[in-house]
Amino acid sequence: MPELPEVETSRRGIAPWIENQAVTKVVVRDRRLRWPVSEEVDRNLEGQTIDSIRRRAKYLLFETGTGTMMMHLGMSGSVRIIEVGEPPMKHDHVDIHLASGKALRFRDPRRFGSLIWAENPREHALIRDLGPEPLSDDFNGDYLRERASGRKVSIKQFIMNAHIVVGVGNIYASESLHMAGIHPNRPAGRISEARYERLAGCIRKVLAAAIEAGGTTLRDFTGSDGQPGYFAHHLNVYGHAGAPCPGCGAPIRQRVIGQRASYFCPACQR
DNA sequence: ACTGGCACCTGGGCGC
DNA sequence: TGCGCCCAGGTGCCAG
Repeated sequence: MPELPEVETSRRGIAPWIENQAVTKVVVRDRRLRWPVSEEVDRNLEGQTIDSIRRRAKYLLFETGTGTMMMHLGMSGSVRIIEVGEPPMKHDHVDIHLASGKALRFRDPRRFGSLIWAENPREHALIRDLGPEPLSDDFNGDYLRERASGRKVSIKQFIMNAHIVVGVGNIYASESLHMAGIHPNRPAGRISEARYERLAGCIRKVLAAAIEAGGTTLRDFTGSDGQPGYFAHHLNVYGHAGAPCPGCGAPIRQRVIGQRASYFCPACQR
């Protein structure tokens, strides 16, 4: 489920329920996530108040006075607010009980997600060297062109590299490149400044629109469950192999780039 | 420094 | 119904 827009939507959805709430108890049913959940996480979180929840890249940062819990949703993770006592389903690995009587429930069938405690997350090895946020001013055509200089990787793999720019997942990489008219297989080092300027704008636009769509569709996900595929509606190429390109009508093609399915229009993307 | 490939794990959908 | 196969929204790590 989680691309940057869903992580951001999750953050906005749960923030009102957990900000300024004391953590009364942490229940970890299964510590086997991408990395084993350290007992440091429950030990440090219990008794603390969650001052705020922020996002950096696809990490949700639960900030307390003594440190931060970093949460990554991996490929299949999700969070929701429940009433304490609601029986856990399979894959509901962690509950964080709040003074209000509600709890934050973390679910992750594939267990690629992670929960990590960090005193200073900005300096944590997993976050320290990440690229800029795509919706920040640090992210622009100049920056992309500079980082791409001399590089032979495909532009699709390049923009999906979190050390270049964070938050561009497999879906939005295809969508952004289509909007920008750039072929996903083009070497990153062989794209003009002007086209990078355009690409940066398209990434920004696609992600911002998706956040907005997520915001409306997932508004009630604290009650029930989030609905996967809610933004399928807005996709122009991803998953649409064979369908006509919304721009020019040529059939959308699918090809594997960097071991990931990629979708593009062979006519309008160069 | 870069690059490509593999690994982690579970479930859903498909064809037989 | 069951089984085997392929696919899935991420990303750290390894060898070359």
